[in-house]
Amino acid sequence: MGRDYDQIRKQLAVNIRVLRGQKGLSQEALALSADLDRTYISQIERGVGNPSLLVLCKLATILEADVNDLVGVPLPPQA
Amino acid sequence: MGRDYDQIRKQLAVNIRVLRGQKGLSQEALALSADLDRTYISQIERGVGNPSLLVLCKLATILEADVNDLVGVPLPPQA
DNA sequence: CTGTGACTTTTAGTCCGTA
DNA sequence: GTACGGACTAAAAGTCACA
Repeated sequence: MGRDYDQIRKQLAVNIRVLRGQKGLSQEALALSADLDRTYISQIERGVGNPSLLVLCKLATILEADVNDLVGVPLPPQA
Repeated sequence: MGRDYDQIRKQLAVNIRVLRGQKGLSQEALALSADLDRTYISQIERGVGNPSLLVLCKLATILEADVNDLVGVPLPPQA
């Protein structure tokens, strides 16, 4: 049962990093905006931990993405 | 920033309840399958709490839905 | 600017029973 | 079969020092 989870978590890490890059934000800047700690962003982007729905929502808001975009297989090159 | 979260959490509650009903599962049965506690399912369906990504994945698996379907505004009538 | 380990505080998630 | 509360344990949230 952990395979889905592992895959999703890994995808989440990638998506956040990409979206953040597209916004031209540093981990620090993202952390500040999302009211999270710099190192916590680092952890998530490394696929460490198991973020809660609340954290996902915070990040989604700042990254101007939907929670789906964070968890899913989004990020098509350029529509 | 809490509005998105509140909305999503509420939607999550509804979606799980509906999907569970469609599967003909009781909260107990769902909890058992997902390896979660009976009362925790109850909490989630009442919009209480802040489930982790792992829990979302577990539930999605049992309900044969995608995590997106749980968090989003899914449940289209019949594709 | 980011990765990482160690750490403390808060909360998720469990287990009990009651209605 | 479900809502709800209290007490408890595991884990996430959040911080710091250092590479």
